[in-house]
Amino acid sequence: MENKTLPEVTSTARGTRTLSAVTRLRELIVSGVLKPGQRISERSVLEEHQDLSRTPLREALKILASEGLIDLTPNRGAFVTRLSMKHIDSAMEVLIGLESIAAVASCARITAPEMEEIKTLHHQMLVSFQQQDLMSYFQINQQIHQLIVDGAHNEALSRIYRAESLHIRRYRYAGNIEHARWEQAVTEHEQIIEALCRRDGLLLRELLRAHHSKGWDVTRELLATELK
Amino acid sequence: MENKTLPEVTSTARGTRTLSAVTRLRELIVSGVLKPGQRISERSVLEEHQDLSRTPLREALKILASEGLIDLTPNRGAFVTRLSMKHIDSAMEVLIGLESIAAVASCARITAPEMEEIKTLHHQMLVSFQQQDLMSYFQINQQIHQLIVDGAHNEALSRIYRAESLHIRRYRYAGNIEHARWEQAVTEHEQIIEALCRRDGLLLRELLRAHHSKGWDVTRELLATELK
DNA sequence: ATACTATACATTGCATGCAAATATAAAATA
DNA sequence: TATTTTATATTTGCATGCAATGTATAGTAT
Repeated sequence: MENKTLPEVTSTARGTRTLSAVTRLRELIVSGVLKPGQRISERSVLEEHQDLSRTPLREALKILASEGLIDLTPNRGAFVTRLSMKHIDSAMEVLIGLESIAAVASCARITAPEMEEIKTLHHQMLVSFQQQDLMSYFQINQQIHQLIVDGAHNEALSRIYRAESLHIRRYRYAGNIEHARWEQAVTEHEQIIEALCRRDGLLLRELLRAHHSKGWDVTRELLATELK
Repeated sequence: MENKTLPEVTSTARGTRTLSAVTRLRELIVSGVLKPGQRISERSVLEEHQDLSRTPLREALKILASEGLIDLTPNRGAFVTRLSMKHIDSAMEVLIGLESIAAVASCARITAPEMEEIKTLHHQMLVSFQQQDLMSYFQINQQIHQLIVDGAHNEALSRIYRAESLHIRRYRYAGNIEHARWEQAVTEHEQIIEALCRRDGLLLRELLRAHHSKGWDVTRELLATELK
């Protein structure tokens, strides 16, 4: 018998309490509400979220730890992972490498509808740029890169890229990027979309690589002063 | 005060029960004792491992699920992840891509001692080949590739490569590889080591790519009949 | 005053019991 | 006999209490 339950309308996530706790906490960490290095005691979380008890919370913390978003030391508790500049540089190297893999594969395998979705987002991103809405620009930008990777139709690649992006997202948002670089980045994106449409994988790979290298150089400087 | 506890002598792993359960179960899955698709009920595990109760076991299962080694469906339990050929192909594409990234980086950054360790393992692998000890050859082979990746000194890269290798390890061991291909693979490894010693990153990248492509073609065929 | 010790407090690890959900078996009906 | 329905048993999700570990505080000795 097909006793299909309606999708729940709970505030944050369906399914078990463990899963919804994971979703909520992940959001808090990735968005930066919980700062790198900050302690996450079980008690403090339980006070915030009434409909949660220790067992599912502890299961959630284990999951977040194996995702790399928190450090979990036995008998000492959970702390939001604090990444050194070396870690972030490493992650960026990996991210660029993954996009290099994706570039060639995506040009070979992406479908027309998927490409259309990217183009649509690209136009939305241009609007965000014109309105100088950096936060919105940043979010759409992230989505576009994820979709380019997804176009490779490689489940493992998409999963790893997503996870690794989440790790360093809170470090990549450069709140006060100067207009000049921003404008250049938009231009580069035009070329990126065009290479994708032409399915020129090798060109796309080089464009993405250059795009990220330049962008990261700038963001890196801004971040270096913060981390010091 | 430095109240340093002695390393425990428990059978499998130190630390919390959760962690030791993760280690034990991971070993069982990766080694193939627990077969893809097989159910892992809490009760069956608790019967095998007396010094374990439900809470740490359930936490361990959550961790293994987020590592991708088991599927965990709410209210239905845990099953060893069963990968389709498409999944395995995808994972191999990623693994080859990660080694491509690592090849260039490793040639630039690997230290002399690290290189020595690889050479030593290489010689051990030759012995295994001469003795026609395929299992030992396979294990050393895996270690060498991991160490080449580790030579890039990129924590994220090493972590991802390790995890992804574990996912598909049980599918990659081709029990009845023919001698001809095996001999060729050994020759290719000679060249790989040599390119690494010369720190010729681009050459190493191509050698690794070719090595894996050929090897996977063979293993893939053997596997295809099994999975059908 | 500093360093060390002992004690009280807080936090995490684990075991267990109960409730909810699912799977299995038995009974009833077509 | 095949199929649906009902009842039973099993299994998972969650809450909670106790034990073990770690942290902070107060006190003592040097």
